[in-house]
Amino acid sequence: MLSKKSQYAFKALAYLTEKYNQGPVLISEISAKKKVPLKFLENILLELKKADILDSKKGKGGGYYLKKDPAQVKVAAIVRIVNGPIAMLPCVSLNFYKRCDNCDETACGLHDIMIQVRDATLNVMETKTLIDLLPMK
Amino acid sequence: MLSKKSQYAFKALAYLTEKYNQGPVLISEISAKKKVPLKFLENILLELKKADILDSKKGKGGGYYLKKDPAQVKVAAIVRIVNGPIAMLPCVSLNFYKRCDNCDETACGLHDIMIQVRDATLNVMETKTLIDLLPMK
DNA sequence: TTTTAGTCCACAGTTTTGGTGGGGTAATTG
DNA sequence: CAATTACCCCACCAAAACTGTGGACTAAAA
Repeated sequence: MLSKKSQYAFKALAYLTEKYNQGPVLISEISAKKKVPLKFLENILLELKKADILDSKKGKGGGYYLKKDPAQVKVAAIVRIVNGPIAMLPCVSLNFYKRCDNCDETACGLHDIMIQVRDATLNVMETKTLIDLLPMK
Repeated sequence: MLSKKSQYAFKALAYLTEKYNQGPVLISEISAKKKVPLKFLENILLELKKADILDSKKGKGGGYYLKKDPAQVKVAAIVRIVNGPIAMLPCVSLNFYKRCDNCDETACGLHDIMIQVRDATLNVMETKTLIDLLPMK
């Protein structure tokens, strides 16, 4: 399951996508409109900035804004930043690989199944972008 | 990610699938062969029994065994029992549905994306069975 | 130089995860 | 029937992850 943090991140990103190219948006505005705890949101946005998804401006007229065209930002990238690995086992993760203890990958049926699950999941998450967070008109 | 408990469960089920129709298998044997902590395994097997996946026999010659043909037991069912929901959001879960707070499902893009992820995942997990846990010969 | 608004760090409460200990109960065997 | 075997059940525990909060600091603008 996606953590609350991840859900908050997506809410915030949806809002910033709506406001794309309209200048910086206050954390407090996002917090109020999307009903996300202010201080928690602060941490999340900072993390997204460090991951190069957002940029920010300080002082009056400041706030957060998308660094790139939302149509170019994949859902998979966001999940990896705020939620961690997409794969269901460390030994089938592309970006967070760790071999498993006491498990020969070449002779592990679960391994193969979870590779298929990962690929099916990525097939969706790599084609969806921030644009898809907005409701259809 | 799958919990350690889930990984242990699959290891045990793989072993019991190998031994299908060969009578009950001791917890201690599964624990030793698959290197799963004995007492922890005990809890897991009991849970799988209550979920109607396994059956058991007490006393000498006792142990655990698969209640049904392993080719009929879907991976999705096991994941739901030992790991919980397969969906990444409560509001898109088929078996553990809960509506989300402050989120109109009919106007939530993330909702739609996660339905697609769920379906892609289930497409694999509902077609794979315990048989697929065994390595190819 | 005051105000505004993001940055950074530490901490704290709660829940989940991973695991252990010990006694109880049912089935088998002699 | 009594001893042995092996699952059943409950309680508890430590560590980690999750969900936040508080407060001081810094950069930018007016």
